[in-house]
Amino acid sequence: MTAPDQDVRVRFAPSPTGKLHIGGARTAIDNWAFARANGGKFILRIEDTDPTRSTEENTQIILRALRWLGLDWDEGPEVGGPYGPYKQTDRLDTYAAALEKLKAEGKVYPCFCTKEELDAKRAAAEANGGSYTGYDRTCRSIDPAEAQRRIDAGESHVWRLKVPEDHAPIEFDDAVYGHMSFPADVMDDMILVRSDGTPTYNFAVVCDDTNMRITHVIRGDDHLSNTPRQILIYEALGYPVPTFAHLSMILGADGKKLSKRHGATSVEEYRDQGILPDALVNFLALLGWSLDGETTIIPRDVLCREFSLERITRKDAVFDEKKLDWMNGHYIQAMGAPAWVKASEPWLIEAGATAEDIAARPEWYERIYPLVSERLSRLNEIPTKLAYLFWGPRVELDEKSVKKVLKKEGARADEVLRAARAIIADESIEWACDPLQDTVHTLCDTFELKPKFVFQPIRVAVCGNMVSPPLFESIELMDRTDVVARIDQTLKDVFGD
RNA sequence: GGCCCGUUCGUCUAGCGGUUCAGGACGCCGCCCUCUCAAGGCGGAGAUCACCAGUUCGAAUCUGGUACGGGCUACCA
Repeated sequence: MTAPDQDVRVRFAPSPTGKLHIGGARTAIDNWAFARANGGKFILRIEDTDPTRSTEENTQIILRALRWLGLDWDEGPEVGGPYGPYKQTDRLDTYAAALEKLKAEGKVYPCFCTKEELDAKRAAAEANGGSYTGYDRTCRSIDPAEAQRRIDAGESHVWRLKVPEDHAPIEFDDAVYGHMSFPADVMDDMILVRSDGTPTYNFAVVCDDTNMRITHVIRGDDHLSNTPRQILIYEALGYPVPTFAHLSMILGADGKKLSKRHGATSVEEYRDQGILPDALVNFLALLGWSLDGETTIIPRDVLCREFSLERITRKDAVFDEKKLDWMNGHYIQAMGAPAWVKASEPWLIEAGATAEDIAARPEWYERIYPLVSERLSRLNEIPTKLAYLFWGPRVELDEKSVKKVLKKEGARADEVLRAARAIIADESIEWACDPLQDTVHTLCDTFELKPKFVFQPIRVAVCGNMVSPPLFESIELMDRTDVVARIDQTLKDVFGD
């Protein structure tokens, strides 16, 4: 759906009123992928016209989240560009200029109704059982000279769009929803400029998208109903209307709007849980879009090549954390040891490592990777899964494991442990997985026990738990004296040796 | 209330009038592998395509209506 006559220019325009929400991230990904797939430009614009909710701190949080996701913008904050500035509060002169143009052409009029009056009218209409049908255009008929006099007298006022009488239905072709038609008579004379002189969302968006030469407006479908209003503004301004593509919402597991009670809702939270950016991008891209209906693992380069507006769904999508887990696990398995160590550092430190040690011997940490790569769905599972590697000579025995394995009736765990201790302490055996494991395996014959009964007690004595990553692959990574000490401690604590 | 949108396995989706009593993925169940847990392999259950009328030789696919869900209707975005 590339515009043949012009280069694609799309934008992601978040309001810095909070963290980057999962829904916003999806919108950003779709815009970014669409730009990349069409050799276009991806622009970032900060919509901070609501001074009560926008903060610079939130802007920084959003930029950071976008960078973390790997969504690079061609124009916007910190990178600049030919159509800046890219923050609405820095573009107030452009809205003022647009307003002057509309004033000169008589397409707007000042309205002196106060917010309180309007709220009262609305409440009254609803109380009467009737319905509020929009602004009643009280001020539209005020004589221009009279209006000017009141303005000069300092009376508070807003500027409203004078929607043409008998305007034909407003129609447009949405790239996702198809042909849309909205009756014009239900559009009221919307406010373009507030009494404090700042532009409203609909007005600022139209001005910016035009001035920034945006060709495709890809945004959440909560704006679908705002589109005809915006088209009215484009018409009044005499600006060309871009192509619109509306994206469905992302819902929580209960089918309701994604909110805090569903758990994590921001990109930042998923990052803190150890979700990989590649996995989150892949997962979110697949919410409401599909490559071919079969493929689920879609690397960024493929996304950037194949993304298309045609294959976007209109149905709201439920965010399925289980599938995200699976997908993240897939990406962990695919990322490789060096990348894993780098990405896992915070959690490795939580497990007992130190930043200095990781920097000093990254090879050792890379050897951990094959032990856990297929056992992790989120990186924040590292502390509980790998802490045993950092215990040194001590072992923290899990009570339940002690009961079910070491104290199991007739398991002869004490005998096995003593024999295993001897093998592991035997300096003549090379300190490596295979020789150690093979030798210990001979215990199965000596005691006439199934492998399970010789390996599980050792696992508990060394790793503290009956569930752990591969045993001897782990032991190999530890010091012989530490492993022997742990077994001795277990023998002493559990069997009184 | 008005305007607009949506509805295919639990979930994400494929499907765009016939080769589909509906395909893939996650999840679930079972088997195999196996020193635990995973991963992997194999197999299975799971959708009368919201409902009701039409159009058609033929509909998940087209039309109308109903139900349910959602959005907009702010000097929020």
